[in-house]
Amino acid sequence: MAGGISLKELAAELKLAPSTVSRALNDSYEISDATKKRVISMAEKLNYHANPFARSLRENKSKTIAVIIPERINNFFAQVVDGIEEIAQEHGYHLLIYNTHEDLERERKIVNLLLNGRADAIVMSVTSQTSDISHLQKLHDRGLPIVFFDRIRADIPTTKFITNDYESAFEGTKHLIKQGCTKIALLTLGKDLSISQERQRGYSDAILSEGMELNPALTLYCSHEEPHNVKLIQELLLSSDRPDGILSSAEKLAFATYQAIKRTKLRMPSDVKLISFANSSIAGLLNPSLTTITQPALSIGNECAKLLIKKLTKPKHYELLDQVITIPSQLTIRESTLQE
Amino acid sequence: MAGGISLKELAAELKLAPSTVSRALNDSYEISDATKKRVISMAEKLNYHANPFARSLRENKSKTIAVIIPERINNFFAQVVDGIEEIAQEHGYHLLIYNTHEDLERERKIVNLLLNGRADAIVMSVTSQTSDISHLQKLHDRGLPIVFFDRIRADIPTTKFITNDYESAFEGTKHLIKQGCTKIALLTLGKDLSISQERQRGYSDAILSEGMELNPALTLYCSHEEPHNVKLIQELLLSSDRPDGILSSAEKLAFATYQAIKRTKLRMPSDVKLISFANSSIAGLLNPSLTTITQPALSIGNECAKLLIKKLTKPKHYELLDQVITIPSQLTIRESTLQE
DNA sequence: ATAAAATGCGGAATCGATTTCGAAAATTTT
DNA sequence: AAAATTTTCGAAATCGATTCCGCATTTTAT
Repeated sequence: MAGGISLKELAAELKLAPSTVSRALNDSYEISDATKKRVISMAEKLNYHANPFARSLRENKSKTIAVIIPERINNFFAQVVDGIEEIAQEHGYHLLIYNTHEDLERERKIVNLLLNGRADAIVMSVTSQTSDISHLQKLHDRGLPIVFFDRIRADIPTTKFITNDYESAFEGTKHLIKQGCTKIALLTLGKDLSISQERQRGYSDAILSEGMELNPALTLYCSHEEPHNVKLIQELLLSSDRPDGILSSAEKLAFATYQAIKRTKLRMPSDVKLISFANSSIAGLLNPSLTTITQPALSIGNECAKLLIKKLTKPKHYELLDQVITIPSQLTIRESTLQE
Repeated sequence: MAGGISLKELAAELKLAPSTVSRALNDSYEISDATKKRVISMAEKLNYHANPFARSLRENKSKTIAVIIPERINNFFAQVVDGIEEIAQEHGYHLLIYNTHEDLERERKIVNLLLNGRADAIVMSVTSQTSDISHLQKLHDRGLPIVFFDRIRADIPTTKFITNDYESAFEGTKHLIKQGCTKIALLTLGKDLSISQERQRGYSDAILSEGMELNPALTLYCSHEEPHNVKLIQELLLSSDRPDGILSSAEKLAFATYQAIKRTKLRMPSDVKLISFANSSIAGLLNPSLTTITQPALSIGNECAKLLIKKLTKPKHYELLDQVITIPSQLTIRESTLQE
């Protein structure tokens, strides 16, 4: 607005045509080295910066990737975004970031906002409420490259990045069993969520594979409100179905469990053992320290960005195939599942 | 790219001039209700979406605010961004978010990227290394509205939002003294940082006001590497200057302190009491639970965005005055400073 | 030395939406 | 019924950078 001269003004100053200046700045072979140097030095002197919107309009691309996440105050999502940004920055891409706050209505609005081409591509993880996907379908139909991660939707034919939710839950549950647990509870979020289903399947299969019984009362469908979850977990811990092991499928549910346990007279890990999907570095600081399944958040972000940028820069050579790419999580055993 | 028709095509379909269609869609008084309805319904039918770059080019504004933070995996900054986004969304603004990773060189690059007008305004918190500010000066000179929060630079004449760092540190230190501490350490980050200086001043004044002595060995300048900080704190705890109270000016330094204490034979709070600036909800979960000074992150974000949007929409009526606006933090006493 | 090709640059159209200027058409006023 | 408005809309310029097309001038080939 205030500062900033245009290409035309720069050209006038140099007594050259705008087309020549443009080519010089873009290092075109049609321009002699002498004038290139002259143009570049004058551009620096006058502090010229190309208007990104004129360029976007002309080239029909914005050098911008939109990222849609359901929560910002969440180590996993924050790390994924860091991973995306790392690659994006290397390639001169900017990041528009949107938080849906786990609200489907907000997700719809944001997605509709992106229908106009403001971003060249989208990386997203859906809300735990997302059942109807017409808004996502519309995005995909429009030809906008989109990849999903973690919370994916199988019904949109594109590439998705996840961790090995099934195996991790399976392994985590097995670990609890090996530590002597016989009544294992599962804390989960939305039923419609891809990852919830996978983790639940892993949990169930592990229990069945050991010849143990599945007790539906031991699966807790939690919400996004901390106090409510704490109460729910507390009730479970005081019920006749009291579990001696808990597999939590989200970091915040593990925190709620610490709270709930604190309110009962139970001791961790002697009375109840806990393992959780988690990405926070404080897992080791909790008392007892928390056994975790850590998702490869940074890598997931990296891969999402790499794939999209390939697709954007060489659209002929790369397709967003309808496939799910899995990057394994890591199990870190700490005190919360220690056998005493 | 693929989908999407232009205004001209929409106009042709309607057998109207592009100008008319534009006005109809923008609800101009010059267009009859009848044609407005006709245009709008056809626009919906054909799924028309205005090209944001054409509009930005013409109107010389992007409806975008850039946010620059030094860390993404940090509850304080994440909350501030949530606060900014809340207001921005209400007004149809988009957020370009950049993480400098506490790296001055990266900060410079990002700031230079914004020199071309891609964003209408900037909200930022500088890195702990930022001493030279010529890059920020350039931004400001260019007339780009910019506000700082938390980590501010007094030498750029614009509005800054902070919390009452001096008073909070003063009060926090007083609290430790009241709990019986006689040798209080301060954990701090960059020396050049505005907030560090304020907090240090509050810490010092509190100690002096009680007639106690300041011991320079009790001020620890920490880095951004967790292991290094843990080692540093551990050494302090084992030295002859062993403190019985610690004021930490960042959440992660508090976590490092928990680690360090765990490695010594010391007990918290009996041997050492700890109070920290922190915004994470897990403070209450730690063992012992952590006494915190919580910054009003969401409000800070809200206010930054409100002010900028006022400035952007009514530039004549609002100026970004060279002033510092303070929003108070809140002290929450927990077990880590309990007297036994 | 003349034809052919390559080099270096300018003119003008283009991307898509907004807006100024102006002109019909419809309405109201006298 | 003629004049003055008001309503409603169209033509064309504009924002700034890119690029197709064209035209000199210089270099290379024959």
